[in-house]
Amino acid sequence: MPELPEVETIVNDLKPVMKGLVFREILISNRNSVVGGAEGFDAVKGRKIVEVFRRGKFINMRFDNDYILTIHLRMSGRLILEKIAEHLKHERARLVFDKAIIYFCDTRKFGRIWLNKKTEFEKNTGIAKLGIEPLSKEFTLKKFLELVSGRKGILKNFLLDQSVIAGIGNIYADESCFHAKVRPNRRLESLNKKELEKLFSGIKKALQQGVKNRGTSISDFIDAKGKKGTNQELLYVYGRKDEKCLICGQNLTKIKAAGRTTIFCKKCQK
DNA sequence: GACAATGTTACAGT
DNA sequence: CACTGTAACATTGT
Repeated sequence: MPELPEVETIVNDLKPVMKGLVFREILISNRNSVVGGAEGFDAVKGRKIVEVFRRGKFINMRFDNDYILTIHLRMSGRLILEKIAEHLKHERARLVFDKAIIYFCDTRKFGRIWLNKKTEFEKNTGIAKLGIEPLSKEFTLKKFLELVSGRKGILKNFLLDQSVIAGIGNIYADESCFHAKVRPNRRLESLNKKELEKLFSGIKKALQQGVKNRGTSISDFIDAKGKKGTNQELLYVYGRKDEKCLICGQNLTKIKAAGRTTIFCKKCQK
């Protein structure tokens, strides 16, 4: 389900509510969802949340004793603050605080929750392997061109590689390629300077638009308060198989690239 | 029943 | 080592 913009939306919802909350306990209904089980959480009983932040598609909450609770929603995970019955199906764990409860719901059970010391959380969760944050100041055109150089292969593989750029998934990869007017199955090494420049700004544009519209709710995504985003109404290609290109009217093409469903416009994208 | 689904990883093969 | 394709994880919906 969630890519960078969706995770960012959830984190922004959680931030004001969770800062200062005191942790009581975790209730687990699916063992595999919580790495290491409930025992480790004794370390943060009675401790206060001091920071909530996103890294790639990971959600992190730091306690006042420098333990970090990390959540990855994978495909179908949700973090829900509001107790609305229809949103609480497939509850896998519940984080109980003094003044709020966070429900972790996850139909497909791919999502994970970890608790680690600050010194170990990046290594233990996989965050250590993440590449650059595409909406950060550090992600400049120069840096992007450096990341591209020396690599080759299918463009879409490159965009989805979390160890290069963190946070892009299937939706925003296709949208970025549309903005850049290049096909997702192009070879990375075949892109010229102009195309790479457009791809760089296309990535930023697609992700920023997603954040601005509070995420893409095609099938699953809802924010922490149970509300849908609106970005699905503004996509150019993702999820628009058999529909017409919004720019040229041509029917959009569906292929598999990097093992994932991929949609593009044959006429607009070279 | 077959197939696909917003993610990630392990593994086999080139 | 770098890259590619596939299966697997588990469940739901078409």
